[in-house]
Amino acid sequence: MTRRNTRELILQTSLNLFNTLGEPAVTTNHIADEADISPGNLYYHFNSKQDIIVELFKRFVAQFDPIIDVPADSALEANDLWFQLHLSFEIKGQYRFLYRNLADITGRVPDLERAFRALFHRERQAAGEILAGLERRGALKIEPTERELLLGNLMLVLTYWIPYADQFVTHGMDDGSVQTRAIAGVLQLVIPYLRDPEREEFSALTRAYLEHAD
Amino acid sequence: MTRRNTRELILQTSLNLFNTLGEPAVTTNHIADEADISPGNLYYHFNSKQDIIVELFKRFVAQFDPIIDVPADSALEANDLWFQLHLSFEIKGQYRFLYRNLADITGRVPDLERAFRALFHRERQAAGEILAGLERRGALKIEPTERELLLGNLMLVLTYWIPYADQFVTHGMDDGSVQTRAIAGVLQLVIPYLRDPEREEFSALTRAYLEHAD
DNA sequence: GTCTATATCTAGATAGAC
DNA sequence: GTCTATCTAGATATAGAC
Repeated sequence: MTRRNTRELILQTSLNLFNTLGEPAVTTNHIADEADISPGNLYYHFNSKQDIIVELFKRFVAQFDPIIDVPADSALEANDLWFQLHLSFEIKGQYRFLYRNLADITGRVPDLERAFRALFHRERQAAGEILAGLERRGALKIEPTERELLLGNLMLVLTYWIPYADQFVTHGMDDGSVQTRAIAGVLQLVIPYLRDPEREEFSALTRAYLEHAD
Repeated sequence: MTRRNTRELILQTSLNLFNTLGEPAVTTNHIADEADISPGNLYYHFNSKQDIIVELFKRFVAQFDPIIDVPADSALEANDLWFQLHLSFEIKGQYRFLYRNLADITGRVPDLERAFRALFHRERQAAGEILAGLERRGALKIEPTERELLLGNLMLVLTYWIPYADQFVTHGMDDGSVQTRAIAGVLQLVIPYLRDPEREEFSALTRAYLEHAD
């Protein structure tokens, strides 16, 4: 094993175990065991368990940032938006342990706390831009106060859908169906404020996807 | 100190520390220290840290269950609903550590896992009954598919608003304002499906409360 | 780079005196 | 019921040989 490969192996093994069992339930010995390397070797590549978490977080951000980099003058079609949400939940799902133990992970590492808040803020901006785009097209009509509440609810669903689903929804559903529900849930928050033809367009899209789920 | 009092002291101290620092960050020694008793004394009253958590959970359920015991033929006014949500968030806030570390706490104790799911189910039922009450009055009009999505989003907000607020919202806000936002967020999910006069009634109520917040 | 062996540290939990 | 002292287990992390 060359340098990069073992490091990579440790990261992938950690990610799998963290996602499956929850980060607090996974020890460094456990990771080393699962990766078929010695604990000592693991600590040759990483100074601490936190280092592994931080590195995984960096990779998550690297993948997620481009997705929420919404240009200020964008005007997404329903299909584009669906696709964007799909990508977003896909990547969050790959790093779901971060969302599952958000409070404790960020609580232990102040740097992560700040980084996650910043990420949250960028995602909120992106959601705001998308709403603004719909408003510019005349597809969305909403009062400022309601807009703020909507944005808050959107961020709540975007942030906690994954732990919510893992805890209360998942039973007997394949990954695709769970994701479809997530996206449908998010869009359903916006649909009531849309005007036709966009409203019907978004609704039809949601119905179409949901039919194939479960 | 008589038997009941020390037990009570341990529970209250634990609850405070769990809520403030997060359950995983609080050790039994820490609890004993904060309660000004010895670790040995703590273990005279409780067999394990889990026992403390389970007892706190039971108390939470005992307080929360009556609130979500909505009669099947109920027809809540806007003010009643606001009050009910207020009570609900109040009690959840008092036991917020449960919601902050839901996955890990239930993951460690299968009994708690089941109990929490059952509680979630009863709360979902209650939310459904309230929607049904509004529908019966002709105040709410919604398609079955959208109703399901709405109920899902409602439960997500009801379950994760507290950790969400603690992580991303709280800064520089008093408890009352945070609560008001929570309730406003929940009601905002329903408002788009309401008809006048109820729609305007709910909207006005939300606006009135929000003005006094921040 | 990787291993084995081990050190360190801390949390949960117990024993036994009072 | 409460204390002090201590045990145990297990997790993080290091040392030193290969």
